[in-house]
Amino acid sequence: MSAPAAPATSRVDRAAAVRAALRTLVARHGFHGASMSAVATEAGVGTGTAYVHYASKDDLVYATYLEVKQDLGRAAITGVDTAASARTRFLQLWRGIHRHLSNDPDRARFLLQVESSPYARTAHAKALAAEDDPILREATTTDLRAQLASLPVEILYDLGIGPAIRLAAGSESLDKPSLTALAEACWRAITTDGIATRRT
Amino acid sequence: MSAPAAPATSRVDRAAAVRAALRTLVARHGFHGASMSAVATEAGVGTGTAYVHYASKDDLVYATYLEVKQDLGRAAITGVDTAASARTRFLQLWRGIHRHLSNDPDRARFLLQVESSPYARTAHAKALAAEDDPILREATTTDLRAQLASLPVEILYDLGIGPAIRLAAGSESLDKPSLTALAEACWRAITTDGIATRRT
DNA sequence: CTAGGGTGAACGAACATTCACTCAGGGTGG
DNA sequence: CCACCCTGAGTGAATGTTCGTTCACCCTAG
Repeated sequence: MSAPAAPATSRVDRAAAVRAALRTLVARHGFHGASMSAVATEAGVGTGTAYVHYASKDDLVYATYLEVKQDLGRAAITGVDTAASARTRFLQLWRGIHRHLSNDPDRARFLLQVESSPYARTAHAKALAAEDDPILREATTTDLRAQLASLPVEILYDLGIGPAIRLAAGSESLDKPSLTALAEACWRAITTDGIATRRT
Repeated sequence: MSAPAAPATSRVDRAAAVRAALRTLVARHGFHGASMSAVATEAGVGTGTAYVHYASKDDLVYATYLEVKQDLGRAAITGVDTAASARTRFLQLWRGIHRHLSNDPDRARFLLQVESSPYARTAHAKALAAEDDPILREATTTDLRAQLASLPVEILYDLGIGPAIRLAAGSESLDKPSLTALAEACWRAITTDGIATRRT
């Protein structure tokens, strides 16, 4: 049901090549354009090879989703200064996510594609069961938690880092000041502290 | 290439029934689960009927997308007090969008499904060409414009009303105070005025 | 030699699309 | 008023294609 860790012994990791091919094809042409034979061709392996490592196409999709999410979580916490303030840590996290996905926008596109598909429910459940998301951990176990608006965590996720993912998935990129402005807009959205009294 | 307006003379509008069936099936089971025969069955018409009104499945998808977007735009501006402040008008617009989509979450789910699929590019282009979006007009031609952060309009759209759409598409709903809090979080995200000095 | 990853032709199911056909409704000549 | 035909929306079985999946066979590392 799940992907084995990279075997490391074999000269080429065909299972990883298949996952990468699925990622690329789904990102570029959707699930519609990611048939198993197309995936095999893209990966440079035979049609049957994917079935040596995964029981079904669904299984491959879930394994690929988990891999992308885990890579993202790992990349996100890199460069976050644990001693910094909650706001600074959030902005570092945000930029880490955006940097990682911008380097390979297909990852972001794949994530969005899976998350708004019938795979979403199961994929999300498997992700929660399999890994302990560093991004979620940051939001729930540090002093950042106290500054967040009292909204469901999925919504805070969508407001806070969703824009980073969707920006990386898009075709156009932002200049550096705009990127900072966007990250700060996300921070404004998820926090309520320090808002000045405002008149309508 | 495009949907004719409702004929009004015929007793049942089969083209509209086909569009509604596509909406429902794509929302609930994705494009994967929305085969033309399944759509025809759901609509209660013959397999060939869809092809009397639409040249292809793609054509049907685009026509349905346009209909959903137009209905949303129309519903959104209803109940917006043009004399009110920019902030109040935004919140009214936001709640109008959320109310309309919450009444039929399949519309929201269909929108998200199309917008993160290979149909997205063409669908978006057709929407821009066909209609003059009241939501976009509100953001670009009123005093709201001056208060918006200087970010690309697609990003402001994503930050400002994207959460309303994604919330309506989700399975769980928010209580009224949380809904207000979320709408205000969106306002905070897209505007920069009145931010208090903040300490890290 | 053996075990097991790798292979691609083959298979049945499901797909989008077509087409020969039906038939209700409306215009027209008588 | 009737009898007629004409039109085009509606239909669903049939079509060719593509899909996910299988399997009998081939390597090659150990």
